[in-house]
Amino acid sequence: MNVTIADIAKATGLAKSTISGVLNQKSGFSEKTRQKVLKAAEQLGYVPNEIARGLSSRSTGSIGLIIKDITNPFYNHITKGVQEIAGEHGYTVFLCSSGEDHQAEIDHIQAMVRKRVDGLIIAPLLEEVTFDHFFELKKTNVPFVLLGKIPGLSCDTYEFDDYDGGRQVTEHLLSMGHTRIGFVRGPKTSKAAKMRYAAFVDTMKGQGIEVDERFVFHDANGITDGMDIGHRIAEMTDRPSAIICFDDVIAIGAVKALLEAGLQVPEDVSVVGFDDIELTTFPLTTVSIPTYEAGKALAWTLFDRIFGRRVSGFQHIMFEQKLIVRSSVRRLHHLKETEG
Amino acid sequence: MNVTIADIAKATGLAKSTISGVLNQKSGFSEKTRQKVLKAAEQLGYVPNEIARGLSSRSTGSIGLIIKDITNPFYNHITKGVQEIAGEHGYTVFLCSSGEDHQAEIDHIQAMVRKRVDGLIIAPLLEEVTFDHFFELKKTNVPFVLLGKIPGLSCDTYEFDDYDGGRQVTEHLLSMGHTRIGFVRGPKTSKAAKMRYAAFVDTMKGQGIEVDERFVFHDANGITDGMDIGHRIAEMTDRPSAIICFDDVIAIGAVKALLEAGLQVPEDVSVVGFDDIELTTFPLTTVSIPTYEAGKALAWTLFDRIFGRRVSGFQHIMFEQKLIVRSSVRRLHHLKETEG
DNA sequence: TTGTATGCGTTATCAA
DNA sequence: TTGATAACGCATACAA
Repeated sequence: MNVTIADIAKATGLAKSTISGVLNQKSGFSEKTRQKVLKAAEQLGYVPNEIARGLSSRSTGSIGLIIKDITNPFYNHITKGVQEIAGEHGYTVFLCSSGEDHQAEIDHIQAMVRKRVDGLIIAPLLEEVTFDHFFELKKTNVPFVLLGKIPGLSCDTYEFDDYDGGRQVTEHLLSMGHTRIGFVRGPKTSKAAKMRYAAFVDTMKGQGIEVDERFVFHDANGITDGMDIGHRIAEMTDRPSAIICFDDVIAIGAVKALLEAGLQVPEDVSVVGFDDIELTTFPLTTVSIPTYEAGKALAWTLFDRIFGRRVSGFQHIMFEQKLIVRSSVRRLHHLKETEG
Repeated sequence: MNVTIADIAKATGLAKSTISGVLNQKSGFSEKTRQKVLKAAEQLGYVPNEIARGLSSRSTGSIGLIIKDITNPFYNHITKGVQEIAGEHGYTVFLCSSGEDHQAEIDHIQAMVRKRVDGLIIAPLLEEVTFDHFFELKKTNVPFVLLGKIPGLSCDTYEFDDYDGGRQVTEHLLSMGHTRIGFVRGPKTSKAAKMRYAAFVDTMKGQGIEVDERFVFHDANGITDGMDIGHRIAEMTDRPSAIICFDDVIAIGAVKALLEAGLQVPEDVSVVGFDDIELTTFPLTTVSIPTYEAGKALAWTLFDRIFGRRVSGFQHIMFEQKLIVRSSVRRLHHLKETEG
């Protein structure tokens, strides 16, 4: 049913190797046979079988991308960047979502190896998980690039400077007169969540301000959690004046709930987030993260490895984060302790 | 380097076919050899080669998903649904974005066929394009399911009732007293854009109201176009009282621009969209579309075909759209013609 | 410039 | 219950 190079060989009276050669643009064939082969391929409706080609050539022309949540703008912009560069290289990408699930991440990596992808880009879970599967991956010799660093694992990595981002927002809130600041931590498997929180605590302590544990929310993920937390804050009699959310998705959820509860942002509660997602009308003060650029960079580095264009040691690149001040933070008058 | 079943055969003294058999859970092997094989596979660190398996078994365990824009919540929710069902079937998905580009769509379909995916889910461009590549695809016998119908092409299809959605929003605006209604059409390759606009025009005419061409914007796509249009509307001296946007992304862009220009929504201009994306705080009146459910349904149908579970004729399913009234539409007093 | 032979790692069909 | 052996479709080293 399916026409193969053997069929073309039969039709033209040439050998399979000749067909294969001209189809792969190799030199050393007379124009006459080239035309004959091309014409026959066209007429028979030949469609190269990349599976067979992959088996023989040990290169599939596919890469794998393992992210956490395709629904989050953060990841779909990374995805977009990766796709774009992959396309430029004639590559196709398998998209896998781990959804903050450790086992899913392991399964996806193994599936990608079994599918013999030429390379892998992974945004790994970094906290409260084991990393054995990455050391196993390393052994397979499949090139991979990570968004994040895994202790003791040598490979190319990209990172966002989450600690610095956390510092910037905290300092911003402080400079606007806030001291009763709440914090919504992201998924417990997220290192970004950990770093941002650490920066928050450090910066607060640096100013001699105690972090109020009642205002710290743990393990939030997605807009639903953001809304829950917003509602809880709305119900507090003794509310924080500002709240730092792990990401814009959570922040938007929180703002939604706050508004629903009849409160104003920033008049009643100031809210800031991370990621600078564009798809919202709310003037959220946030931290911008170059996700699309990172996606492209991740892919470039991976293809450098795949094509052996980079032979030197592994590279580790840190992207900066940048505070974007809009109007979701209220400027507080400098109040005396007693008035708080 | 890579361990194969031949290596396991050598190590155990058994035949390749035996190894293959037990590894694929086939019956008819003694428990003793089963254990021997499994143990050896484990010890040698055997990783099945899905490429070789695919070549031999003519099934790759991969499907392709071709959408228009991974960055748009509409498509990433469809993607999420597809991924989920694919995962349940032990399948992996190639994600391709056509980006409203006809040639890209063609190229992606061909790439998927060359990669011998077991099936394909496609959200095709439906207007101002040719469909030859779909008839070619049909010839390949690769099962596929479409989000949308292609004239003369028999295959499983899902659709959203865009005409009805368009009718609903238009009637809503009319019922709120609006008559000077603007319309932002989506991409010119989009049939949804065409249907929604047709419904708008018909419904307006049904009420004896003329559509003002000055308020109709063509070929808009993405938040940037939405903002452009918002700015243009803000600058008009003679403005529509309401504007229907092709989707929420455009609507959000328009609202953003309107607010930036110092106008109020809905006080100065009412805005409605389509898709009901959750990731925004703005109380946008919109039309909800079951994208996630559609993604799952598309995948279910595809797997029915792949596994031959469905042998009957092709199915055509239409999903309903539902108006979600929030507060981005102002209620107008019934004005006399002269006062308008 | 073209052809032959072999291998890629599996699955599948028969025999044994 | 197990083992040879032939596909699967292509690439490639080598021979002609």
